[in-house]
Amino acid sequence: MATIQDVARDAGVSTATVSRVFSAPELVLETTRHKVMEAVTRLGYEPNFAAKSLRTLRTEKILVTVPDISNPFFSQVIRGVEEAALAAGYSVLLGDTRHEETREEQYAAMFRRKEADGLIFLGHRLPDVLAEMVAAKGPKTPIVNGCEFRPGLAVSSAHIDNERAAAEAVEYLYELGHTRVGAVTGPLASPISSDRLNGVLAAAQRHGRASALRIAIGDFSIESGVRQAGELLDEPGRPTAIFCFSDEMAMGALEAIRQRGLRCPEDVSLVGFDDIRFAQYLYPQLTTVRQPKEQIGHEVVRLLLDILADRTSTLQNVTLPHQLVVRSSTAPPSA
Amino acid sequence: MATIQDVARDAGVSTATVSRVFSAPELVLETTRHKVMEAVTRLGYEPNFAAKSLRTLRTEKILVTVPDISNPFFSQVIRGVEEAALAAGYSVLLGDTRHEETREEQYAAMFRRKEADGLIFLGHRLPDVLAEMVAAKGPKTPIVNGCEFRPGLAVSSAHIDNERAAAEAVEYLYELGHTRVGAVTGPLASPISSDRLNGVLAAAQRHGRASALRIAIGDFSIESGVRQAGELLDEPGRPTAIFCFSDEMAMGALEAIRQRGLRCPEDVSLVGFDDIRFAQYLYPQLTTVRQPKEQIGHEVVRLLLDILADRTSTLQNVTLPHQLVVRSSTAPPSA
DNA sequence: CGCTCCGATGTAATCGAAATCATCGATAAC
DNA sequence: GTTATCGATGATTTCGATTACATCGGAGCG
Repeated sequence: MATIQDVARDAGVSTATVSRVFSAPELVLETTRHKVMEAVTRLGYEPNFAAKSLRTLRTEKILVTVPDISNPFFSQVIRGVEEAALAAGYSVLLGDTRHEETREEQYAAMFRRKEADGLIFLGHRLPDVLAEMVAAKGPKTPIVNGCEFRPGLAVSSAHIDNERAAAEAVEYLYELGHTRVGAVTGPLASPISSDRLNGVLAAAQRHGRASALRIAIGDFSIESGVRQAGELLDEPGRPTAIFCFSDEMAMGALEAIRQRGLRCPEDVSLVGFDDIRFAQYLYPQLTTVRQPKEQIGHEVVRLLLDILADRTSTLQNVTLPHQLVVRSSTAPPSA
Repeated sequence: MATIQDVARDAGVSTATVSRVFSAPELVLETTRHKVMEAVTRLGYEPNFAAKSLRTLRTEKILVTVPDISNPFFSQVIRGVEEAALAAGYSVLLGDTRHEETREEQYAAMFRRKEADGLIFLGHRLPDVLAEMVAAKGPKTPIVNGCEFRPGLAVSSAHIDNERAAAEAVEYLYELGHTRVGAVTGPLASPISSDRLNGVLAAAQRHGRASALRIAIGDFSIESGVRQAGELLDEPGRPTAIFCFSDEMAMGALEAIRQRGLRCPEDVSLVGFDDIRFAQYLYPQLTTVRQPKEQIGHEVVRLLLDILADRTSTLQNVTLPHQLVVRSSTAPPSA
């Protein structure tokens, strides 16, 4: 591949001029610019990224780590990230951590090696090396958290109000007349789960139904939905409504309901979380809490770009709107 | 962030020695290695990626472009890619092209700027600049195609035998006793669709049912499944079985079937394609053609690494096994 | 004893572009 | 007419690591 030297020689100018044609064309005479561009196309020149990056100390890349890309919720968020990043001239380095700490650390090392200008993590853990970095550099550290919010991490973030969203979901169930409600959570280590659980508990208490509330702990996967919802359904005093902390688990719950010869919503109402693309095409169409997935992606990029452009000096924790989308998987309990 | 110079000074050695500690530790005396490592941890040093990359002309990155990551089929393939890449010490740069040519070209430019050592594209188009590159460098160009196979592109690839897979799917329907079969394809510009369509046509002909075959052209999205399957269902002489070229379109078709008060499989049998994670949790559980998604990801990385390591000099087009997975969405036509 | 060889380490060139500073001709100002 | 100014361009340093080559002390050998 041709270098800037080749172009300079071919065009009969210095490398500085060639460089300027790309980064500050207004400083270069129209005619020379033409000469240079001709040489560029003739030689098929593209500026070498590593060289540019070394000199400028910028990569124009954003590293995004996600617990599981094959999860449609995350892939929608990433889509938003990718879109906003591209619009700002950044590209996305993707890291699938598979919920594994070692992988999170590998990607943390990449970030420290300056393979990306900023880091967006969609999980709830921040590897130690990065936590140190945050402690040292404060709110100007180009690290942003998406979907989750853990105040102790001291990074900016964009997310919904998980506690309120979950509370609204079960409140809706109580208002329909359900009294025995079950909830299938995600791993409680993540705020996304514990916050939602708090919301569920608070709502149950407000309605005086705390003692009839049943909790099962899942891991957001379809399979855990089948299993945990199944256990709830098999207990004496079967719940008439189940709230799953993800749509995938709700899909699993639907399966568990069918396996037991029960019907949704006649026998068991079901509420999911996220509103992934598939939720409205399930049978019955799933009532769920919509998260503004692409918007979270956009917002998280905006926060990061603000830090990178030095436009901000304080932490920002942005709460985006959620919405309970009522479809056909919920109904009043049958008499 | 500390540089190699800082470490060298702090450890009282030359930069060459520090560098060797990382890239060829066996050349360095145990004691000096220790001294250096202490300085490294003391200063929190990580080698600067751009500098290393400039010198070695390698990035240890693979650029992967995909038409749509929010599609669970692709996100599973990417998972396989990511896994295999990471195992080989490469990381993944993700490009969501959204089926748009301009984005494909943007990513092509990134590749030419040497932001990645290799390119895996999961679509069916190769931007001109890259086609030229392939023409110039031949089979040693580090570009590999996944999922699709278009001989004219002259790049290695990993994919299933789409024609045979599709033929088997409809043959299964004919064997069940269906005579009026409909198919919802993807955009015919991509080999993945045209190959499958050829398989469908051939199977119909073999069974003497070509004249009763109905084709509708979708775009792999759920919504197009609803629409196109709906049109097939509304035609006079309604098909008793529909074969969709993706599971997502099959989900849409299920919806279309329900909207018309029909039942699957009693009134209409349904076959999908891909076997995404959700296929077996639909109602009814979807009969579909399984693609070895993660395996395609692994294979495509293997092909690329072979090229990068100069272990190969000929094109390889690998055909991976598919499998018709029969579930509950198909049945003999009712009398 | 002197020479070669080798292991360990240092010196310095190098990768390709960006950016600072220097240069040069022309114009404007006094 | 001399000089400050400015626009366009060139010369050169710089970014931070890798690596070919140089160096040096000590072991091995005849």
